[in-house]
Amino acid sequence: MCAVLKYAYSQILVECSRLKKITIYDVAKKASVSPKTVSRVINAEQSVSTKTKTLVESAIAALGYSPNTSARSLRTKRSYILAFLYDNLSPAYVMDLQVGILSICDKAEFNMVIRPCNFTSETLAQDIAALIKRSRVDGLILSPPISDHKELIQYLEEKQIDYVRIAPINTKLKSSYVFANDREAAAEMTDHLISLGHTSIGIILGDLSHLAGQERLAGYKNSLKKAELPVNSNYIEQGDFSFESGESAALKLLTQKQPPTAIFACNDYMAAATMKIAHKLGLRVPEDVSIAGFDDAPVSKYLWPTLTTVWQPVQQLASQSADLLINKILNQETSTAPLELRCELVIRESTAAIKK
Amino acid sequence: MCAVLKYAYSQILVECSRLKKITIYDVAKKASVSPKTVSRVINAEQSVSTKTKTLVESAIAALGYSPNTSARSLRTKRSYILAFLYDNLSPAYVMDLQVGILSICDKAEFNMVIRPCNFTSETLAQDIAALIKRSRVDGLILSPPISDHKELIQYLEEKQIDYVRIAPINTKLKSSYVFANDREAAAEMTDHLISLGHTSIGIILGDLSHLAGQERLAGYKNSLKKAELPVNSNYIEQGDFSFESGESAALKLLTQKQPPTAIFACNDYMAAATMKIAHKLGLRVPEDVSIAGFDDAPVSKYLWPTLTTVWQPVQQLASQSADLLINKILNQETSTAPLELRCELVIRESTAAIKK
DNA sequence: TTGTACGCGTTATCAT
DNA sequence: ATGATAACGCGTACAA
Repeated sequence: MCAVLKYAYSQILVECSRLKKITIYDVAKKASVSPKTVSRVINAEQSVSTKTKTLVESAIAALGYSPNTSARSLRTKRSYILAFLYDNLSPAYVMDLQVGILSICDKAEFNMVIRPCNFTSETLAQDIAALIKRSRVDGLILSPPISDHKELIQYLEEKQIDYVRIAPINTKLKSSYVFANDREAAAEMTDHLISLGHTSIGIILGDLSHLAGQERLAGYKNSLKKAELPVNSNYIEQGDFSFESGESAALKLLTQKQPPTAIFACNDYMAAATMKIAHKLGLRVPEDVSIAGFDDAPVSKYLWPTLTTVWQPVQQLASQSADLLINKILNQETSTAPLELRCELVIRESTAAIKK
Repeated sequence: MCAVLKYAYSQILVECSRLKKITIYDVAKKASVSPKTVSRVINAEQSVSTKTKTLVESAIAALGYSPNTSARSLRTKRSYILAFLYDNLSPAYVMDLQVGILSICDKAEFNMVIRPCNFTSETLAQDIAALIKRSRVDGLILSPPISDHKELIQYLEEKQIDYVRIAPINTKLKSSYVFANDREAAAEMTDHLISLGHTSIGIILGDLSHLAGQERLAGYKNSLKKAELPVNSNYIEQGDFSFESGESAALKLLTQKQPPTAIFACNDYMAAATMKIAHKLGLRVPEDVSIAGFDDAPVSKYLWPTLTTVWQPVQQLASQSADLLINKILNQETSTAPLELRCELVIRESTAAIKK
């Protein structure tokens, strides 16, 4: 076959694959109804008799029809796209959130666009405004710390753009949100350490501009008070959820005259850092010092010893958010009650009874 | 204000925000040209005088116009969406790939949809076919091991759907692909260990159905041969890139009569597992045994000692893929030459000169 | 170089 | 319960 013919042939094939345009007219013809009726069936409108409904449905199945999103969007002024905004969370955490959102998007026939953000960027609100405009996003899911980005939220409120927040600090807005019971879980973890006989329990705090950072500290304090143990400020070190901040905090905690016998790091990265420092100082874990984390990140299983930590319902948080958001978009539902999901303790090797 | 009025008012606001419809007609009016001319400017067509072009451009800027994707898609039969398929890679790796693709999508005004897959699923090809149909994606980026999923690729070829592959094994297809120089990098890592005086160097293999798995083994062997060291089958253990497989492989290697003095694990998870086993066996790293990984995963910095590993140009692989794909889609460009990107050794604490 | 008329596939409006 | 017609905003074909 000569080159020219070959090219022409390939173009025909391209055209053929593109031309596979089954529209609602084809379905209507096959089912002997009007296009509008097909549309009614697709959109599950009420006023369709059961008979015609099944008729149309079988025609759709027979032709393998699926609606053209562009046409639908053009008409309805909806994109069927929601945006997921995140900043600086651990990769595994972000992936879990993505999976949770996707699971709902698939059911609802929405698409998700993801958007890594920089919370400290001056232009964040503008950047997102541009995203919304360009991609014509129907709604947004905000994860911490963006859940509390004032300028962005003000913009969304002004423009009446739907959004749902994951674990926000400011809960006075009318937009709905979901969160985990970090406070209780942190208290449970502290209870766990106390039950092992520890009375000197250090904590490495996370970033307090995250709700999780605040709540985990609150849970720690609650537990100590309940057990009538003092809250010793020497045992409280500020971190920011990063490994590096964990290193310096752990160093301060463990090089005191009377170091704590157990350390609760507010996430697994800081716990990993604590373990490293302990090893460097020649301390055995958990014989000399117990270490606990939070998040159940992959690294918690890769450390030696494996890390006692808290599992969070991350995928569930995300899927619930997506569910709320899509309901808002489609049904103009107003604010719904905040949704609280439960964490679970994961006891591994890094915590043990205190050495007598 | 009574409730009904309040509701009506809110609806008006909603309408107002929705009605913010600046179209090419508005731009055309402002610039005193025809809509078609505006379209020409937007699409950078040639036949527009510089004068009218700048005129239109300033009108666009003044009105803050951006084209309606749905209308454009409906007309051009393009979605301006590309899909990114991945399965079971490490979260940090996937996030890097996403960021790389996004960076190009932003420039080209494309959207990305992500799709976690299960390579072993019977219905993978069908699922992706459904995705393509529903979301009307213009093209796909396949990451390992999906890069070599025969059924899926056959489908894409048949339907003439554009795709680009990252690190595929089968390179005989005409579709373009990008890859990293894993083989050379693995050889360099082995060279590094040899230069430290090691002659008994174990390797924990990755999944050989990934190109990376094959290439890293090849590099290891090449390096040994170059140094005229024997390839000892006792020192080669099969793994599958998972932490667990690393544990059992490391155990086998390190409990031999004459264990290797250095172990090259084909990724960081397996290296982390090796470190754990070494610790458990009472071996010091790197004094008793050197350990090296591959990927420069976050965990490599969180271990103690920190892990010597290989950094891969993951974001670059992704952005190059996206670039190739978008060019294919927009310009009907045919296959381009394979693109090879370079890895880099990252020497940290887990490798050291052999103990005399 | 620039403009006019039409159609992409769907849903909304209004009618029956 | 169902159908006819118009319109969403853009790009193509064709004309000027």
